[in-house]
Amino acid sequence: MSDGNTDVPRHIVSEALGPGLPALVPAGEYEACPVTQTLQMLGDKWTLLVVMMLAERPHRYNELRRRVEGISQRMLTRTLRVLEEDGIVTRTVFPTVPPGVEYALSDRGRDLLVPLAGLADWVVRGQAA
Amino acid sequence: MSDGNTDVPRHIVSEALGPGLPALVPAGEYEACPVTQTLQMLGDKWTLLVVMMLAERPHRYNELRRRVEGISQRMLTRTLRVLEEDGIVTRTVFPTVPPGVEYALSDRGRDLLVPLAGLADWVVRGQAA
DNA sequence: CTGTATCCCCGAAGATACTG
DNA sequence: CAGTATCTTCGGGGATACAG
Repeated sequence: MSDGNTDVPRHIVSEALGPGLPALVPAGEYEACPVTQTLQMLGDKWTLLVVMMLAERPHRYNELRRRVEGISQRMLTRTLRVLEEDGIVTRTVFPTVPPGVEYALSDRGRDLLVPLAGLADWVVRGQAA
Repeated sequence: MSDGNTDVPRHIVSEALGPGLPALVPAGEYEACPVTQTLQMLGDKWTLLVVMMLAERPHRYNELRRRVEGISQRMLTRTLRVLEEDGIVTRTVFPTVPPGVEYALSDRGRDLLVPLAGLADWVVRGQAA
């Protein structure tokens, strides 16, 4: 980010694990950090639940809506859109009447399950202690 | 959570990876999910940055404050308190005049760096694509 | 130096009505 | 069925003053 001499985008985690954080971390560096952004998205009220449901099997829109008690249309749509933009879920429209839309985990979405399980392990180990 | 027949607390990730999510996920199950809570905390505006700074070396309170451009006292204190309550950082008071307080990563905090690096890897691989 | 207490603002999330 | 549009509400986060 502040270097500009690599083609791989830097972020707080890699800077800290690698060359070290700058003496003064500029405002905006952490907001632009893609890892923080990912954490934020996954920490959204509904995101993780939706991801894990799609990890089981693909779901239709209203199927998700019925299964997740209390979610509003607006929030389900928004959650799915963000996940789609991030390449974690795919959206497939079946041109039937009435139209059906199926949401499923992409390859990248399934890859996410691995580090997620690692984090979940850490959480569980902490609860035991 | 909904079982009650194990002593290890269930959460969305383990339910999905294991026996499967219920047909109707009750409102409150995801809010109580410790993995979501962890993701939420790590996704806070300043948390990850503070964690990675303490991963480099212990810091004094004002040292963190000066190094993180734009953070308010309120937010730095709040961030550190939450991390301390979660057992991720330790707080050591030196009874000097004026008093000095050192924040450092606990063993559990250092353990967190591993799954965090895994997630960061996933993020970076996604950016390359 | 290391905080706490208070007030304020703005954007995320919810409720509801409507549409292709 | 699968959304969008609009309004409202709520809490995270910032600014500032004060304290041990």
